[in-house]
Amino acid sequence: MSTPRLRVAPSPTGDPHVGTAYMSLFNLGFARRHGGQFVLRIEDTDRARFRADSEQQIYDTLHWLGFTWDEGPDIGGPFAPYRQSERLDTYGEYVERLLKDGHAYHCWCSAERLAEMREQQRAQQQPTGYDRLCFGKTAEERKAFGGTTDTPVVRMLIPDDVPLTFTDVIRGEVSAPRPDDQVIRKADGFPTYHLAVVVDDHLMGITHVVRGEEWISSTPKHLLLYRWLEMPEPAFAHMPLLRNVDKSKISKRKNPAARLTWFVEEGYLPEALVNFLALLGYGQPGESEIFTFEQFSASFEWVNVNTVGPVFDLKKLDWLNGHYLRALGVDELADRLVEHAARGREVDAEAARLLRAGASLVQERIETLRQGVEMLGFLLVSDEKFVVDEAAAAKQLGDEGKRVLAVAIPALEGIESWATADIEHALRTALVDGLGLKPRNAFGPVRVAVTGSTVSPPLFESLEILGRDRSLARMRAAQG
RNA sequence: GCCCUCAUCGUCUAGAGGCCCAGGACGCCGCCCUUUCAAGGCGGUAGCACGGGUUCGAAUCCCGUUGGGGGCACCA
Repeated sequence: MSTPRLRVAPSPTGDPHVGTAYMSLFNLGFARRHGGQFVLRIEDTDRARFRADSEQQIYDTLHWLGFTWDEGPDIGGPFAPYRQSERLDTYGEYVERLLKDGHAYHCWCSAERLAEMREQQRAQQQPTGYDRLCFGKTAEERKAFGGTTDTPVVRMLIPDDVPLTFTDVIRGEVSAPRPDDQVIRKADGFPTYHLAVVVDDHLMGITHVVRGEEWISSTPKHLLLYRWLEMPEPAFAHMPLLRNVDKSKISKRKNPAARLTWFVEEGYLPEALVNFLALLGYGQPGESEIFTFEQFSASFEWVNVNTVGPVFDLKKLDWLNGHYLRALGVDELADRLVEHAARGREVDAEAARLLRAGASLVQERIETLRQGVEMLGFLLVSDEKFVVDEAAAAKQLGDEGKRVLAVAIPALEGIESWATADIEHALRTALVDGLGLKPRNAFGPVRVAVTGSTVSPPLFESLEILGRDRSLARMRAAQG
């Protein structure tokens, strides 16, 4: 095999989609395995849905995942430009050629007429598709029939012998539905996806077209264009579609995880997401379900990709993320916690110090960085704003709890060095030995008074980090 | 409605005719450990959609049914 060239071609129409990451992973996995190139192309031919800030978000999220591309709009390359809106002249040539060769024709039908036509077809339970009213007519001739607009689009003239089957490197022989006369140039002069993708993939030397299963039914249109334009066909790989829990195609409406930025916001680690995505629709490269991109890439084969669309199960991602979090060195975890806490808000030096000090305490208790920051929230909250959770107070700070605190406070006031071991010794001596309490009953009130919750990181370490003054102040306040 | 496509535990998957009265992981349940919560250890629950073939033998091959999904835009 000559060196493969693959691409991912997202549209800048909003928050980057998790599907883009999924496609990138498999494209990249294959490209890297065979020493090929990975190209990023921006498919911005839809002016109506275009969002100016989206392109940068695509770069940011893909970089966050650790993905790099060899050519793209941001870094250039031998086949620039890599933004379709900058390639309009290129597409124009091909449209003219198709028109001249009789493979395409102008169509003046208005949106209203097309909608009416489809409605009728459905009412008659006929397959929907363009009825070729404009074919073979001049603008004048066509206008006599009504339902027209001034600026025509260009449609492909689908012949009877349109090839409907092709070989997919994942699925084998696949057949697809017969297409109707597809629009290839819109009234605004922009090409549609079908024309642009074929022209660009060819011009950019793409050898493997990897895309979602939803494109299977469009492939015959593309095959026809390759034939008409005398371009060699690339290999096709139609990936299974990621699903919502109800099995429908993953969508931002039904699934927060459809937005790539959501994972950053929630505090997932990119290495966990990559691992998880690779597991979906593929399986594991070796003995373990835990593996790196390199391990994935090293043994990657298209035939190992499943044809069934996997449900995007956040529970498993949570577990994986927890695993990766635990595998981090404490300093690394501390860095990431601070970084996450700093997203969108100010984290001063003292808060960062406290977070770093608490990192090891939460490491095996959290599944996301967000949870880590939340669990250490009792350290970060100012003493004025600190409040004890109501349910926790009701449970642990009743008369019995206050009695415990009344003994605990002086015991802690008396210790010389405010260190974990001394704190534990003082509390055990006073409460467990002194009052004869079971540990859970002895430390519960202290925990709630100091952390505000019945669930917290280990108590004695937490007290040490919080500091003598703040800890005792909270205990006194809870005692009332 | 039409066309295409898919079908192993709740979820992700292993399984390419005998190694499978189906293995692993997550989840869930129980026990142990334990200052809460976790983590960790041990154990458990649960599946080849259905019906016909083919074959000495089928989760694995064929056909049908059912069910799911995708497409049928001047969106990608």
